Amino acid sequence: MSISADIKARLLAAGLGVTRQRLALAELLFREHDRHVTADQLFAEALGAGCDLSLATVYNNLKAFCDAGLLREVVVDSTRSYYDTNVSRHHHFYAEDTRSLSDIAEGQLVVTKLPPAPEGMAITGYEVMVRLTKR
Amino acid sequence: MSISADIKARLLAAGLGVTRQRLALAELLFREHDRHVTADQLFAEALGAGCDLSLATVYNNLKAFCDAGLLREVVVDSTRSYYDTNVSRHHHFYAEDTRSLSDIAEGQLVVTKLPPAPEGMAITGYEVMVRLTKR
DNA sequence: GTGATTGCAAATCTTTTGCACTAAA
DNA sequence: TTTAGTGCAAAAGATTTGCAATCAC
Repeated sequence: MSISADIKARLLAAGLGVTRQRLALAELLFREHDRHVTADQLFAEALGAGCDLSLATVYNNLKAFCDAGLLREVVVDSTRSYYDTNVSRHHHFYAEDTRSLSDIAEGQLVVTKLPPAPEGMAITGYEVMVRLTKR
Repeated sequence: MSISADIKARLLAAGLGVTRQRLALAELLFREHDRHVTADQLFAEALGAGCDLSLATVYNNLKAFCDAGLLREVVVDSTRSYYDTNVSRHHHFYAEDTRSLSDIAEGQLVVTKLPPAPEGMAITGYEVMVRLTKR
């Protein structure tokens, strides 16, 4: 099965139609694992790869991928959103200098004690951000 | 020493001039511990308290307080910034329903293992966000 | 007086939206 | 054909900024 066919299958399985623009974005995103992109970066990349699309379409599709569970939004910088192609639970490094995210491998970070949820609330998950600077 | 005099002293100690607007904001922020506010909320509160100032001044001062180490920015929602009056290292609950932050008390959450910093980088800190929903 | 601070309005930046148009099945 | 998806440009929100006026010391 070609990469393209594989990605088409993933889109269909997620209930998303296959369009030229969406397929191009999905190929850029899912060809590698563990990509962390902003809308802007992905837009520039798509244009660079010769795909003709609009920024609005990039935003629409990032949201569609998130809703479909193919992508996860990571909040770390109040001025922009990052999207992570690794949707399994894991934590991140954030390099403030370059404003770039990277994954922390499974088992490299351990939280042994979680607080009790406040009255009437339930914990839905937790994320750890480890901040980095150049040494 | 009055509350106001105490706060004036804190501003001066932080290298900030004491103006009517700045003092009013500082009093709203630092009267209680562990406040978590957005620029908008603080602006509304200041107006409600009868202080005449502009939203730009609120933003300018939130930034000034952060730079002076009196306040800490907490990133949890990509559409707005939260400011925390507790500048010591601690972690947060975030209730998605109400978009509100609260502190996790010291010792209630324990991270036992941190990953090694990537080559050439140094870890400057880490934060844990525990997400909540209504049960 | 003099430099820091403020207010205002305009600018910026990211993201969303309305709507007419296009393309996929 | 029919409906989902796209492009555009405009709108929306949050935040910043330039600059003249004002305030604290």
